[in-house]
Amino acid sequence: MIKSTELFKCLSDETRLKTLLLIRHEKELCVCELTEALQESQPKVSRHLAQLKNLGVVATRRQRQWIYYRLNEELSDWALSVLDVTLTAQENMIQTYLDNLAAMENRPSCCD
Amino acid sequence: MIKSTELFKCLSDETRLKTLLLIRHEKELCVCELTEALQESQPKVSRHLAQLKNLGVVATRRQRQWIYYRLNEELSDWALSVLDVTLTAQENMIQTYLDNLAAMENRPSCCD
DNA sequence: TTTGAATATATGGATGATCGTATATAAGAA
DNA sequence: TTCTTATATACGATCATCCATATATTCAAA
Repeated sequence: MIKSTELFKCLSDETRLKTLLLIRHEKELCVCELTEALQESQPKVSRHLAQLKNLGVVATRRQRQWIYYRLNEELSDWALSVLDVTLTAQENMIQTYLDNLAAMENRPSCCD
Repeated sequence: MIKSTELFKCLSDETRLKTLLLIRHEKELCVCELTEALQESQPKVSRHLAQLKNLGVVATRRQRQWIYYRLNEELSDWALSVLDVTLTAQENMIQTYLDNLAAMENRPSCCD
């Protein structure tokens, strides 16, 4: 079980916060989708995701050449509450990134 | 209005998290009460409080020689929700420190 | 007006976080 | 195989954070 200060440290970085809110909103996203949505470099996104995975905040599955990140099912109710409260209060904060996602060309889909 | 990542950074340090939960629980605490409750050095507690005050998370009032810290009344509902969700989920986390407080000798009171 | 208690701040060192860039790995297509 | 795409990691530089210690400030009591 993740320590509360550790979860807050995850949320204290813009890239990680946006990433988690987007994943919470979209259920599952792969690295290239996040890279496109956030308009950040691939290594930067990948490094933050590795950090979130190490702490048990997110989990992954491979689908062909893509690796999809989702919230870890074992996240505590408390952690989910913090995420949801934040998502609700700042839903407009991620709208830009959802728009980027919607406009993405060659977006992978699980039916490929 | 504090940025969400900034609030999370406040909460990502053990001393600051405990401090804020204690203040939320007790309404108002002075530096020597926090020093005693947390069993930390006075400069350490004071430095973290200064940081919280700079960001507008807490506010102060002077009462004789003591300086009382409370949550800033202008904190957003979102910030309060994050604090309350955390306090509820980890109420046992601060029990030790509340005990220290209760056992404190010469604890200042506002009726001094 | 000196003393003591409560609080704040300055300094410097140690550690940690973040990033850009380059490169490695792994899967799929040709 | 070889090439391309998706993802991960290593390296080194920079900047931020945290702490212990020492000292400054402020108030009140004597």
